[in-house]
This record gives sequence, C-alpha cells and structure tokens, in this order.
Amino acid sequence: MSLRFAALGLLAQHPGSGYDLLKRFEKSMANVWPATQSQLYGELNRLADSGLIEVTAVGPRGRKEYRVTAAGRAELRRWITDPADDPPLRRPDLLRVFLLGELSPAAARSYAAGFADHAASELRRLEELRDSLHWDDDDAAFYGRAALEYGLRLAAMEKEWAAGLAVAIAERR
Amino acid sequence: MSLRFAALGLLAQHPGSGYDLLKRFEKSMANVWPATQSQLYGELNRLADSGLIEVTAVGPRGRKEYRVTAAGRAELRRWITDPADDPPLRRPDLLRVFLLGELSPAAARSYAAGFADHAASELRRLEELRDSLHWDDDDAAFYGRAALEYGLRLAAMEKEWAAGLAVAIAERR
DNA sequence: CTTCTCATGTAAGTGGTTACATGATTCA
DNA sequence: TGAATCATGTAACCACTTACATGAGAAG
Repeated sequence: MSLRFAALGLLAQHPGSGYDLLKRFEKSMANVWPATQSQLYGELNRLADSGLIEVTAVGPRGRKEYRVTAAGRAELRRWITDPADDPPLRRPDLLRVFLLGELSPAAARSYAAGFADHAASELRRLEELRDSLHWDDDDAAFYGRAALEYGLRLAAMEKEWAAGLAVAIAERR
Repeated sequence: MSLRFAALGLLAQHPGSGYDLLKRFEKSMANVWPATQSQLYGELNRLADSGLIEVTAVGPRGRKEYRVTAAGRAELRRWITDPADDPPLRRPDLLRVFLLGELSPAAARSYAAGFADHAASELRRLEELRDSLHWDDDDAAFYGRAALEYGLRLAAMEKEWAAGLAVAIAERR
C-alpha cells in the first residue's frame, strides 16, 4: 500500500510526469521506501483509475502530466493520520546475528566488525548527503531533514552497537 | 530467501517439528523476520526437498521431526558469512514523516508525539522481555541478547528523535 | 545519423499474507 | 463428549523484482 501514498504524496508536493516523479523519488523517499520504475508507473495508472490523481496534459513522447485531485489529497491526509498498523520490520542482517553461534568466534567477530563498517560508511554517506543538499525552508525540506536526521542517528547507533558486539565476542573466549 | 535460513538456523540450534519451530520462532526471530505458519511449513518442505534438512521420525498426528543435514549446516554457514546484499529497509512510518507537510502543524506534531509514544512502549516491552528471560550462557542466548540490545537501543533512539521532532514542529510556527 | 535522455509500458517469477481446510490427541 | 491444543497443509491474492520492449525528441 505504501508506494501508493509515496506517489500521491510526491504529486501533492509538486505536479509532474511519472518520469519526473521517478527522479524526485530517488532523492528522497527511496531511502525509506524503495521502488522500481515499473512499479511507479503501474501505481500512477491505478491512482488515476481510482480518481485520486488526474492527467492534466499530454506532452511530447507521450508524457503525461499528473496532478492530485481533491479526493487524492483527502485520502493522503487520511493515510498519514491513520493509527496505522504498519507491516513489521524485516532485517536479514539481524537475523544473522541470531545465528552467529553457528560460526567460529573469529568469524562471528568478523561479521560484527563488518556490520560496524557498513554502518560507518552509511553514516558518512548520509553526512555527505546532508552537507550537499541546499535546504530550503519549506515543509518538504523541513520534514526531509527530519527523516535524514533519523537516518544519521540510526547509523550512529548501529555503528556503536556492532563495535560493542565485536568487542564482546572477542572477550568471551 | 531469509525465512529459509531462519528455519534452517532454528533447526541447527535444536531439531524439532514444524510446530515446535513455529513456537520457538515467535519468541526469537519473529522480532526481526516475521513469518506465518503457512510460510514456515512450506519452507520446511522445500528445505527437505533440497536435502538441507531431513525427517528423522514421524510421530502421532502426522508430526514430522526434522533435523539439519551436513549440507544444510554448510549452506547455513555460507549464508551467514556471505557479504550479503540485503534488501533495503521499508519504513512506512518514516514515509509519513516526509509527508507531514500535508497536515496542519498541530496534526504533524501529534504524529511525532504518537511516534515517540510508540517507541516508548516498544522500549518498555523489550525491557520486560529482557528481564523476564532466564538467560543461559550458550551461544544462542548470547547472540539473542545482542539482538535484543539492538532493539533496545533502536527504541531509545526513536523515542528521542521523535520527541525532538515534536518540539521542533511546535517551535516552528 | 547516431547516441543520449526522455518516457512509458508488459510479462514472468518470487515471496508474503489471509483465509480456509482437515484431522488426531489430550484433558476436563 | 466437547473444547483446546497439536499438527500440517492448500488456494487466492497482492506487492515487488528483473528483464524486456518500444519509441519519440534533443543534441552533437
């Protein structure tokens, strides 16, 4: 369901074509809800079928300019506000942690160290992203910054946790 | 793919029936990789077909006792060690954050406050879980504790982040 | 005129969810 | 004997991924 609202939300911020959306999507929401090109185009057609968005113009190369309808905006607000029973998290990397007992302590320690490295590089990536973005003062920028801050804190937390785990494994023999 | 290894991993720790697995699963891995009964049973059959596990006995009510094979253990170790390109995270709750600009500041603030509450109650749930579990000193317990520690830190981080966001929204008007 | 970017779509396959279906055994 | 628990399975549906297909317009 979520992709539906990601698309609707992007259109609520700015009208545009599927192609436009696709690119804006990569730079913002794809970090929390990745989707492919196929999926996006399909979703736009379904949104239009249900009257939540509409085609305002057809340009060159069959380009379709979309815009949110009043119904779409209402539906979007409903979803955001809803007390949401979101699908649970799926974390293969943490699943592996449960199973590290199957490995030698050295190999397990190495997995934890790799986890820490990965978190560290994600942290750097997000820091660069934060520094590279020219932040406007509108709502989209404000809340985008908030989501980025979440990512930064998450990466920092993971780095410390995994480093601590690596140490704990080493100390355990 | 991951559920396959969750099942394989549980069997590697202890042999048992699908039903047994299902219950052990709920109390450990389901927190990082939820799965349904249908899915588990299907996966066990597929694992048996590929020779990674085997049926050692058939009991009353058609109960099938499973055990990991040598091939299964090897495959499990391979997966844990693998430099994994894990599927990206999907977070509807953070997607909503991107779209809070569609709401009034009061409603957005309320969403952030709800986020913080949810994190706080998750934090309490995990603290209780930690205190209720009688921890053995084996590998499974050690790494299970590590995964739980991750959950605790995550919940604490989310609580603080969301509370901060709520304040920032309030201060912004 | 060829290459790049713009622009949209279809099809096959996989993994997951929900609901349904079935029946044996245990225990009060 | 009726309810709870043990125990396994099927079928329909939905979301997502990967790969493929097509073609118009811009720019050199």
